[in-house]
Amino acid sequence: MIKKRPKYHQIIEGAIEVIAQNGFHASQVSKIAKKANVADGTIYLYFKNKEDILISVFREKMAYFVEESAKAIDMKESASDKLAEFIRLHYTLLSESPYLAIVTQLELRQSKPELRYEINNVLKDYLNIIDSIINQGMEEGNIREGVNPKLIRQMVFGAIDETVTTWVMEAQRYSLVEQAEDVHQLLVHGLFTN
Amino acid sequence: MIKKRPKYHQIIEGAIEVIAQNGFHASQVSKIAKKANVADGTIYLYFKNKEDILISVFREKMAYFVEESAKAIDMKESASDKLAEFIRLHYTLLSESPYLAIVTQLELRQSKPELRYEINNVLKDYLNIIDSIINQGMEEGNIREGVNPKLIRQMVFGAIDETVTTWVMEAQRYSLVEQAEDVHQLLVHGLFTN
Amino acid sequence: MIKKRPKYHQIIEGAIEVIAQNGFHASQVSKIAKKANVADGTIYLYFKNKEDILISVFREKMAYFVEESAKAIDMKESASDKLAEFIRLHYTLLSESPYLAIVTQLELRQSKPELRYEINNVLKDYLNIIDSIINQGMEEGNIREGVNPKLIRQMVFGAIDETVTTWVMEAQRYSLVEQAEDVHQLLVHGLFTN
Amino acid sequence: MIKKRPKYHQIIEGAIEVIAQNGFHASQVSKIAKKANVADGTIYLYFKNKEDILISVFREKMAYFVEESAKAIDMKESASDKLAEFIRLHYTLLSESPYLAIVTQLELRQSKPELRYEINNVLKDYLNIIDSIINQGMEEGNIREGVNPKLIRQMVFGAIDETVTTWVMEAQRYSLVEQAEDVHQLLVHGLFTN
DNA sequence: GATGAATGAGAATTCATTCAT
DNA sequence: TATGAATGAATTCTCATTCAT
Repeated sequence: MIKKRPKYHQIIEGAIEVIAQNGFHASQVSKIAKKANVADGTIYLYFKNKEDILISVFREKMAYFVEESAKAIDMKESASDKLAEFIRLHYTLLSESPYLAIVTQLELRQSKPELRYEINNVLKDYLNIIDSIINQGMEEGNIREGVNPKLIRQMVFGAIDETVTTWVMEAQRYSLVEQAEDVHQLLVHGLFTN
Repeated sequence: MIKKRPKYHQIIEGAIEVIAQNGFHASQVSKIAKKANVADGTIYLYFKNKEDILISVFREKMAYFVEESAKAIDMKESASDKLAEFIRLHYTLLSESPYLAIVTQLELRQSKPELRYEINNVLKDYLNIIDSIINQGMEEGNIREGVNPKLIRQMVFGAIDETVTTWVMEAQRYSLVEQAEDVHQLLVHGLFTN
Repeated sequence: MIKKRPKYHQIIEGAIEVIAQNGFHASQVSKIAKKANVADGTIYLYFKNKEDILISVFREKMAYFVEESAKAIDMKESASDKLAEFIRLHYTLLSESPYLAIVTQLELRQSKPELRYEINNVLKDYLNIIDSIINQGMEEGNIREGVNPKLIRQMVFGAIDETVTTWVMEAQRYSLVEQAEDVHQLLVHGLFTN
Repeated sequence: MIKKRPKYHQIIEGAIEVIAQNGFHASQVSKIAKKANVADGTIYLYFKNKEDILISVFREKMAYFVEESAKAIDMKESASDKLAEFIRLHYTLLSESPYLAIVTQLELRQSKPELRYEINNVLKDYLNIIDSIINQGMEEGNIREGVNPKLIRQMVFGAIDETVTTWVMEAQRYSLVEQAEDVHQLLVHGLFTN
């Protein structure tokens, strides 16, 4: 399967590395092409434009995240356990791909409206997983009632996102995965003890 | 006081509006100058370059946030009450300045390393306030023990930041302030009831 | 041979004409590009920057001067004859390229230190030819003894340069080549008869 | 006399130093004003524009050159002695004002046509002195007949100019005045001995 | 499919000059 | 006279994208 459209994947992987190291704006298409060992023009046989590369990186990797997450939480019973597993897996996958982490946490936060729209679109499947966990928790009667589930999802996503961003901004100098349990506890039981 | 350096403040306010409406990259300096009713060159009497405008907006407004927040939480006793007030005030101030909200949540998330460094620098005073609340909570014995306080701060900041960003991305179509109490509850007591 | 890198030569020739007519500072890159029938950006595929065009014009033409001069003086025996031939050829070549004369005598006399350094570098081969004639004259015992050969070279170059500059500043309204013999005589035997 | 219009002379002297050290294009009016201890706007009370400063420097100093030269050659009898004295004085005065030398030999060689016209105008009195020496030499029957006196003048000026320029470009590292006698000999008797 | 030479739109910034004080 | 804050015109160069081969 990786044999198919080999240049496509060469470009994706080249882009991740180049963008992580230089930032999106300083990552000229020709630089990406060189890293991917293709000609500049070849990029445009596989991608609509430069932003499409960025989005495609995100889409490609997000699909993998979603797939893995779905598999992983399927093996857990309770909503709380699923959430714990979800966080742990997210941290694990990003820890294994430091360049990807930089791209998703920093470079993808571009402001161009169309790009933001696309990103949110790609993010949907991922957020759906969080939603499904929350739904299960509500059905099981474990999750606080009377609160907008979307707000809860924002709490979960905000926690994961901010902890990963901090870790990236601090040059990934500590273990993200080791934080997973604490983050889960804080989310589930709150910051305060009484 | 607003009499002092009037052009400086004209430019700051002009920039917020123009950048919120067009995005940073599409906000030509000449566009900002025109909105601020000054000549293009005048911008460079007060700002080092275009990015310096963005940083200065953030610095200027953040200082106000910090000042107001400090005052507000001073009037509350417990750590929990202070946190509630802090969240409420953050939401209130941003609700009153929709353009500013767009700038801080979307446009400021640029990737240029130097800019990120500056932003973090400006953010410090703000994060210190969160830290002080957490410290008080720990001294009062209310906050969960054995967890890195920095991690707790990330949970708080992540929650606030993500909820505001979502609100901005959904065109500020609902009331942010009305969410304050729920966010506070979810943070303090957790998502789960048992 | 002119087939090779045709755009490079198009730009060189276009630049000579545009710069001669407008002066270097008033010769916008886009003007040169238009005259050369290439896109603005194409200039930067062949030249580092605008100044590099100027230097390249000089380097390109100077190489031709050196080549022709070397050939021409090779056909003469005595140092004096070689000097006469050298002066005559210099005048002839510049007379045939009035635009080039303007560029070398006026536009190239820029003040930016880096440019001056480059110009001197390019000039070296040309000055070497003068030096070789002077050396031969010394070996033949014809040239005044006890004088620094470098000073003699400055006399020769100064005479040629000043006569050409005057001719350019007077709009090339008289024949430069017709002066060659007189200049040679004055240099060789001096201004005075006794 | 120097008491009169003190700011005018402050600016002239400030300009010479700033321009010699930075080059004309890198010598912002504000930089000259600062060195001269006047406000930017004050410059325009004494000079029409930035180029007018450059021309005024040249005019001011050239007038002094002409005055001194006239006095000096008046004390010599023969044309040859006068020429020797003229060269010696030129070298001496420039050696005493290294900044001025840089300005006249390098910075003044700007290409803007109007500027060139002005420079030539200022130069006239100076060239007249050379012409008067040549005329005397012709009347005395010492100077080669049948040669255009203007061409002779170009030889003299070219020799002086080129030797000074070389000395400036070599950072004034050797004694210019010591060359005076040799230059005079070479001019008068020619480079060749027979 | 693959190439890479050529294109050309687009904007930040400088700095000589002005003029209200 | 003297000031210096404000003005705004003016241009190089980059780089995403195209298309003839």
